[in-house]
Amino acid sequence: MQLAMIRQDDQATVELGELNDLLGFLIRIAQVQTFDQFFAAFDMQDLRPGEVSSLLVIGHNPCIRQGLLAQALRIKPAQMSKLIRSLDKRRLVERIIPEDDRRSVELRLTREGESVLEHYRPMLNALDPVQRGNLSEDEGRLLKSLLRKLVGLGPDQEARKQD
Amino acid sequence: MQLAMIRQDDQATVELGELNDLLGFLIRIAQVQTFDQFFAAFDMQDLRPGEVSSLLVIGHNPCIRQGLLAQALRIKPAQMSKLIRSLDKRRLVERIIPEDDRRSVELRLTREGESVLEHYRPMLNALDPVQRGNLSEDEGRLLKSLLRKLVGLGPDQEARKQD
DNA sequence: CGTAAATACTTTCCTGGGAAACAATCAACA
DNA sequence: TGTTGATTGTTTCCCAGGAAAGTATTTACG
Repeated sequence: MQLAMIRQDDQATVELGELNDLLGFLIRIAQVQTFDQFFAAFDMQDLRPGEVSSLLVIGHNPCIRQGLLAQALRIKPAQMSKLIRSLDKRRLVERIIPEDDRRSVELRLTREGESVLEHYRPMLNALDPVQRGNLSEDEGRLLKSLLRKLVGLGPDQEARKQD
Repeated sequence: MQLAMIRQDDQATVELGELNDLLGFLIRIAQVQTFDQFFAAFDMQDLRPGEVSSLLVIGHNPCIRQGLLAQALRIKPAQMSKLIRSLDKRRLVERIIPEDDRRSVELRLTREGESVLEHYRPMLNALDPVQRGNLSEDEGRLLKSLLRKLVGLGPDQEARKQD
């Protein structure tokens, strides 16, 4: 059944041409694969990738402003608004309107938000290509480092740990 | 104006925590960045990334079946159906129903499809991180190679050139 | 103070992409 | 040959995510 679907792959030597060397293409493929793995591993009917990242960052930055969170995660404000509303409805985050600027929204994890996060946090490791055996440890480190450099995040985060 | 929007970034040392080391996150960031660059560079009101890749692969594999193309590009059949219909409407590809299996659809570039492709092909290089100065030449090669390995594409395509 | 501009978020609307149901054709086999 | 099941693509419906307009609050300035 699965095999049958792939059977058309028999004679299927598709020549990808320059796509093979086009970073945008490779990243897209990696993206869909990562996405699939996320849903397969988490089997989350309730928590999506963007929500997990948001919880993580809120956990590391209590009282972070919603807009700043959106900016850090490259999620558009409109989208973040819905996302946070959803997390709020499920009592995973708390929306605080500070007195000194009542336009803004500060975010904190609720107790339950923290425990949900702690519950799922170990699973994140299972998504690592090194854990999955797709890359060696060195290759994994290198790949991440190159991606960080590509997108302009500090090459190694080790240098600025200050808490 | 642009600067004003980023101004909240002033004190904005957001601690990303383990996201910094989570491949899925890095890939997503890279993905949106690449996407933005694509639209900025091509300024295409008419040709989207998936369409460009499809044209490229059809060019390299004349008479490729639609389903196989979808599989190679990790595009869902339903989506590919619309995409090809759109390219067909614009006379960039030709849909051929072969006599020996009239369920399937074989794809070829039209004359115009070829010329459009030739017109845009050089632009693809401008998207390369090496061209953009984000990565050194070695880093670019390495990054692509690691991504290919990650997603299970032949590490180097050089080995199986046979045309 | 009072008005205008900027900021922070939200709402509405629209489009792209996915899942599931569908249609057409082909293969297998009695 | 006729019927069943598999394969190939398409259509319909739905949802996530983006753009643009809207709301509320704050700041600037006369």
